[in-house]
Amino acid sequence: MSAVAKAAGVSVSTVSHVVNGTRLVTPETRKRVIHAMDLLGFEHHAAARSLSAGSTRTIGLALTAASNPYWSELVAGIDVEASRSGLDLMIVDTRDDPRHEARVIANLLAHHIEGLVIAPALGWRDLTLPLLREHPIPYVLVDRLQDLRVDQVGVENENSSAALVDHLLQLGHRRVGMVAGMKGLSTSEERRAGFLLAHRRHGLEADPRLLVEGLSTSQGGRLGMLRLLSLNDAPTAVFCANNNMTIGALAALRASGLRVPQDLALVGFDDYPWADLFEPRLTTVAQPLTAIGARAVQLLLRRISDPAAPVETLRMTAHIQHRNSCGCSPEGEPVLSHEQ
Amino acid sequence: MSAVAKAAGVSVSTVSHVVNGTRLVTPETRKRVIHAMDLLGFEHHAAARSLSAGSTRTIGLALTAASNPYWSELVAGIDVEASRSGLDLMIVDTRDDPRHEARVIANLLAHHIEGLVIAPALGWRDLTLPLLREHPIPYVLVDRLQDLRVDQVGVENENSSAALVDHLLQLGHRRVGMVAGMKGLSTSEERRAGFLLAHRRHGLEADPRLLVEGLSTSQGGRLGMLRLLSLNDAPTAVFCANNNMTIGALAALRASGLRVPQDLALVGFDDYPWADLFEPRLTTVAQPLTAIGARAVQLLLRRISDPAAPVETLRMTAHIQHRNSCGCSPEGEPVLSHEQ
DNA sequence: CTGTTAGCGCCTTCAA
DNA sequence: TTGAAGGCGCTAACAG
Repeated sequence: MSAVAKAAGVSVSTVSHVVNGTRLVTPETRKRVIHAMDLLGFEHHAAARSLSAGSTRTIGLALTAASNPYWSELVAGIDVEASRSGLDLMIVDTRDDPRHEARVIANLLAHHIEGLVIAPALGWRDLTLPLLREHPIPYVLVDRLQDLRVDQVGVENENSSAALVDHLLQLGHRRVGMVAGMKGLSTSEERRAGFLLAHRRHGLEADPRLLVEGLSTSQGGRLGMLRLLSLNDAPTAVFCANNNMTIGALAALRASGLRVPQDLALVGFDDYPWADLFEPRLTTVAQPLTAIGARAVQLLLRRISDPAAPVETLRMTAHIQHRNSCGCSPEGEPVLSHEQ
Repeated sequence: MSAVAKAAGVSVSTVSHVVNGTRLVTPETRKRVIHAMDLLGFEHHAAARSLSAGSTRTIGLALTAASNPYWSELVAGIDVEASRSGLDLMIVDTRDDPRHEARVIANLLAHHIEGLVIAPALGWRDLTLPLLREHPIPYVLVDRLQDLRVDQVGVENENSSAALVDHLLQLGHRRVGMVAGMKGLSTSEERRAGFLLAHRRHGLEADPRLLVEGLSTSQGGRLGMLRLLSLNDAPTAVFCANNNMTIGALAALRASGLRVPQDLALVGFDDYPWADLFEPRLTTVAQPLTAIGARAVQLLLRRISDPAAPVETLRMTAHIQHRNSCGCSPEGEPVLSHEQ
């Protein structure tokens, strides 16, 4: 930078200011500086700036498992919104393991990121939350919302689950099962609540035996579905509370030789990029992940610029992606009716 | 750090050396320093170290589109291998756009990353390659290998494509079509070569009309398949050269009311996390992506430590994930035979 | 509108 | 085995 200054016949401070646009510079000198810069191939040294200015212009993103395509859209939303604000993004994978999570986040902190978007792992409160608390770093939670006064953005789990189950009940199903997610996850609890809410709305009481544990994994979904099928009064329709479990449930159905939706209607939370090509074509709740990502960054920026701003919890509305695993035609016309 | 030094009654330089283990320190003083460190909650300022030492302990990863689940496994492989070596990973999305690619990579360079793993976008040679050339930064290419003397790791495209097409020919198919990838991509060319190779091995000549362009996209795959179906002597089996095109081809088949494998056998390059749940269950070439990621990092580390090391191009062998879209039973037993 | 200068927090040569 | 001190490249008062 001093070389540029010399070449342009100005001081380093002027160069710094044209680089950052932080104070008025005569158009003419600015031009000289810029010319000198690309003459010498000047490059901004991010670390030096960060050291000096105390700001890295980088935000972190901690995800539970990059291996779930579920995040792709979210990452895209965050990426676009961050780069729009001139922020770099540093993505880390927590492996959904609290210890690893704390480790990689400590790492992010050592990099002096200016904010953090985090999809908390189960058990994050033991290590990560304290870490975050003892550091003055703004952060916002996504996906698995917490019962805490922190900024967070997720989806309307309860209402959209209820709407999906409503649909099954309206089709005439009277024994609707649910493969629920890992206990303790807010998303699991909320979706479970939606399942129950739909029943109440129809003046029904859900049979507790039809509500099984699926651990949020595809393996859990498989076992959960098998359990439901083994009941002597098995459900005629099933709601799976996340994408992995839906996969597992489908595998179980296939192994049992049951057809969807002829033998059993199946719907799930979370949409897939290729949902149209599964057989059956799955009716799902599709989250607005891009929007969630974008809003998360916006919340983060607001928190960064105004640490005293009121805490916000955003719940985006999801929509039902209507296909035919629920027993409707692709157009949404009921094709089969299941009456007891 | 100076605070730690004072607390421990030593100089900052000693503190620095115990932090980095860069010179001998009496066990006793070391203990005092360490004690002082966690007493004061000392934290290494990465930017300062980087400024002073000129090393950031961070590598970059530039991918064409985080939105393709295809990369998940690769990222996992890279992440694990990098963290094993104490390196941080900074992931950016090039959007498969040469201009955006150059932009985000310049960004990475401004961060003074120590190395870069890149899945080059089509057209990367115009902007990115020059950028990389004028910077003394080690990098390794993954996936789309180039005809350049640079470190790179990918998969055996030609042989594995040939093996897959071999399989179709062995089943008795005599008119095998191919939906090929975007021209100019090395992966496309190699897979195309594999298709031709298989025919030669069987003493056959591939009908050029059966080799259509699919642009590497699902839309292209759809159109390519439609073109094949419109031929008056349409193929009885088709090989799609990547996951997106297979998806598109499947959509075209569904729209045309054709069943796989009964009416047409279909196989594709690239496996899917959920391939078992597509209908039909797709027979594919599955790349060892985790291993590719790990090897890429190893290559990068070697290049970093020894800039003069011989350039390497690694081709990992893929395996055929045998399901039933090829017209075999799940166990691999031919169930149908297509003879002209 | 522009220049001077004191650090940011750490590493590392040089000297003891 | 340890200290002292200069400097990495840049920013941001402060002064002109």
